Amino acid sequence: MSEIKYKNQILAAIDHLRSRKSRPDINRICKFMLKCYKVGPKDTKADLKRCLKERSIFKVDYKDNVSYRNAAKWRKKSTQSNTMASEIDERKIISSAIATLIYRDQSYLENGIAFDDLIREAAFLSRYTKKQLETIVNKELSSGSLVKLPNGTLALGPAGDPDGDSSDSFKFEYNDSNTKLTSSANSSCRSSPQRMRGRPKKNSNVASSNSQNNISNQNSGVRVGERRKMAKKVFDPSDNNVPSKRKRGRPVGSLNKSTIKKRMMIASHQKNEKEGTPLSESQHSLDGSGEDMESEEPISHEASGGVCSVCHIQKPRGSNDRIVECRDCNNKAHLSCLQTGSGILKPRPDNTWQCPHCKTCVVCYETNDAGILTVCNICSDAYHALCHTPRIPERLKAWDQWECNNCLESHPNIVGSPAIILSNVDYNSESSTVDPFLKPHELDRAPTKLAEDVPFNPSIPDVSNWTTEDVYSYFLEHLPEAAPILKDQEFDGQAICTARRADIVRGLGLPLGPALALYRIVVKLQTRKDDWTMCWG
DNA sequence: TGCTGCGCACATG
DNA sequence: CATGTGCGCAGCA
Repeated sequence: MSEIKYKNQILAAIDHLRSRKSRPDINRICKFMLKCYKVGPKDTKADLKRCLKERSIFKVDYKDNVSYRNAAKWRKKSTQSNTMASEIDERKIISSAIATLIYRDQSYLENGIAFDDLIREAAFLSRYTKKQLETIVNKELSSGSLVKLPNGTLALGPAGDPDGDSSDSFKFEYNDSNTKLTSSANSSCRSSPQRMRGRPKKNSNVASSNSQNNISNQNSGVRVGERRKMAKKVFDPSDNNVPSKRKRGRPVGSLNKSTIKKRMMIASHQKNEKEGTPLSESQHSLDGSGEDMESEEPISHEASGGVCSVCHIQKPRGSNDRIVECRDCNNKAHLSCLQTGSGILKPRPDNTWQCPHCKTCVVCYETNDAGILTVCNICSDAYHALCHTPRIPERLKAWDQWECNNCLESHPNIVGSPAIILSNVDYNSESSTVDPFLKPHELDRAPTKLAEDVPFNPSIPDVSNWTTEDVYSYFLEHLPEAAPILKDQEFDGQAICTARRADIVRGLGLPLGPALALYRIVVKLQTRKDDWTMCWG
């Protein structure tokens, strides 16, 4: 359209400089144009002038210096119109924000989208302020284009989806096979692998700012793609290490994404061949408290390669001293240290390992922030006491000896007690009689292994043919707070029968307590046995 | 040596 | 107070 030959390039230059937080002044723009497009300063300046005239670029004076702005992206403070076009624009922004979020993290499909996440994403995609976006979202809510789910999150409403996507896609989904959170290498502790980006446009992490849980890892400097917020520092005169003047810029020792990525790759390659070779400086020690480096000076950064997070030393190489790396972060430890350590340290049977900070309950996917995790001696799966079926006794003493129900089930002779001791299982042996790879979350389904001797209770209704209304009235009576939620999620009898623990505990957005209470009732209805109270205490 | 990424101080509305 | 901007620094190629 435009006759301005280098308009796009100049715009790209401005965008580029802005993204680097560099002032897009004439010198930098010219430099960029020359380097990237081989366009001389003369041509650049000439075209820039034309762009200014055309108002596709604005010239601004900021902090006593001249800057240039990409008009398309620059929000002038007084833009507020109520035209049809802007409404369509608003709606598009919201729907593309939703689409982006879901694309990034499919669990939004299941759980809805948190208001804040939506606002944040929409802010990235548009030139609206958060305040404006909040108004827009509220408008969409009242118009029905957006609906509020029972758990407080948002989804596209049944009315109008401008992009033509069925609103069904935003409904609660029972089938979580696609949304199951699996932590793989490179994923952070609590975020799904899909949750790749969070910072706008590149690699940020929108992760619903689960701050407490992130904190422990933020200090590691490992988490790619998330801007680390520095703790506010209070000047303490007694602290000799505090520089008199706070320095700007990247903190010493922090690395950029590419470097981290590279190092992680190198580390993972080395992992299999070598032991104890210098590894990433970004590794952090097990205590994860952020003060990990404070303990011993030189070990900390550069020299920390291959340092075991458990024993803090770099043992001589040997087959038993193989270093394993946490599959979710960069923590490392000697295999031998892990195998002799406490339950939560234990590696998985396949010698993969999650450090205590990344270890998640296989049922609710929460870390030990959400409660003490107990680790199965056989399969190394971790459970919260209440998440495991039956509930893990609180005073279980021999934590290392505890075996999850799933592993117990694979021993037909030893059914029932959760504290069966099988401490001498050969973790490295594939021929173990126990199938260590059998995991509860792979069998994530309605519990069918209730104590067989518990009598069938005919007073518990058969819900299999219930309508959503029936379910609603039943829960209205038995757990009123859950009734509207189940109704909204269109839980009928079949849904109750097939609901899995994760659906209830995780999928409805209820706090853990009510969720478990609800699950207890659901189980009762599923089994028509009411002995479950014992299991839940 | 120049480029990149980004924390954070500061400007602006 | 929220948001935008870009200085100045460390790290990287």
